[in-house]
Amino acid sequence: MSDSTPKFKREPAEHRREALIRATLSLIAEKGVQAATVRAIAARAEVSQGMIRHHFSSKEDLITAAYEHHMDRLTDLTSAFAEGDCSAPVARLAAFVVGSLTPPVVDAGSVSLWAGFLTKVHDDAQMRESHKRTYYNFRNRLEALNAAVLNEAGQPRSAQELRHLAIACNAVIDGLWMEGGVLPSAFAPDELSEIGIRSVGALLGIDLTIAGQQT
Amino acid sequence: MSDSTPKFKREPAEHRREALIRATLSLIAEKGVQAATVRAIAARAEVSQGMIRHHFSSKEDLITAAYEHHMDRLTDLTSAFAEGDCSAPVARLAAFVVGSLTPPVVDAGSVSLWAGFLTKVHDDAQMRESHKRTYYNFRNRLEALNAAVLNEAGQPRSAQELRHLAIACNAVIDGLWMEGGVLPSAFAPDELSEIGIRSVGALLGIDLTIAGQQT
DNA sequence: TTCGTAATCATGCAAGTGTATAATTAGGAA
DNA sequence: TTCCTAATTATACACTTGCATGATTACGAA
Repeated sequence: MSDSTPKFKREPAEHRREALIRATLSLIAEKGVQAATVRAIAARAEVSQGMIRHHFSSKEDLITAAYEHHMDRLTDLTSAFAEGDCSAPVARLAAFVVGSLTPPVVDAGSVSLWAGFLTKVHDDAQMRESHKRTYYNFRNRLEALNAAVLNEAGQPRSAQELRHLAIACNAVIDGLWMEGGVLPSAFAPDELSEIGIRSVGALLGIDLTIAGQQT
Repeated sequence: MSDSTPKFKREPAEHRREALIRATLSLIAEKGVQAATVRAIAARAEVSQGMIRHHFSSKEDLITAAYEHHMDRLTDLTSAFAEGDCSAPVARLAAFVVGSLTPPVVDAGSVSLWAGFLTKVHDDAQMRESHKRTYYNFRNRLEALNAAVLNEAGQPRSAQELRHLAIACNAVIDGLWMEGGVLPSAFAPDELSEIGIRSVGALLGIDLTIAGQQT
């Protein structure tokens, strides 16, 4: 019996890193950071626990990488919506809002992940920076979309007003996202995105419901 | 040397429970649920670790009790604002919004606590019930205030519209609360409550800024 | 084919975890 | 005062944690 069946397969480092990150994210989403132990992660990724130290300098390093991966994914998902629809500013804003309030962005696991990481965001400098970047990126895109819509409607606003509007719109979206993720049973399907469209419209003083429906 | 200095003092059970809960909450707020170990909690409460099992049936039981305590405190804090101001509906709503977006309700520890508990809210039935109760309580109070304001303005709405408005207003407040707690540096003092007042006003189609300023 | 080496695994360790148990002791009752 | 009892502590135990170390082994290069 020289070589019956290989006991393991060599994979490119990037594959392994990804697998470990995916395992980490799913564990945190399901059972919180406390459940993301070295052994649990390795088991879910179907590798030995030594792999973590081999591909990451520490478990903390893996957690950080997973966080950035997750945030980037959220950013990508919301981007796709706003950019796919190249028509009028109103339609683009509406698509952005709907995209942020529809699965897979709105999802219990997504909110759990965010919450699970929050503690670490609080005291880890790198994660705090990552959070800031993602937050401002989202808010700034929102602000740009808002500005475009208002300009087209012939209602330009001052820089400070645009800032406040972006913060407010971001808050409604975040709030709805959160509540939809935590208490999915409390809302009918599409209710969240409908409320989102209406609310952002109300904040801007512009009706977005027509543009939102065709998405 | 019969009795030089007592090695410990007997306290009413309620005192001890409170002390343990306070210790738990401060630990979770500072360093997350993972830092709330029996030893750390006992140390912060300045008792031996056996006290936890003596006053609570398990550590999990203590965590649950701490969560409910925290939620009740948040509810009480926001209630105080809306009820202290007994004047016009508009003023009461404005006070409610400002109260929800001002320290001590808006606070890094408060958001950390909420996030730290979220995972457990997800799978523990009792905590989920507690969350639901608090959430609906807040939202329903908001809905009542909204209804009063709209009625007074001669703009009554349907039940479904009131529901949607309450969800939306709740979302803005939650979103601002969250962002203020996570990135305090991103906002000027009073900026959050100002945006909150304006946003809720915009959602209802009624100007609340005058009422909000005098608070 | 042979061989080197880096990827992968198996095992062990010290520290920390929640909980159980028995030993103390404060503080009121008799 | 002298006990009695429940509150409190101290200690121990079984288990889990992250990390380190050395033994395997797949797989390309020569």
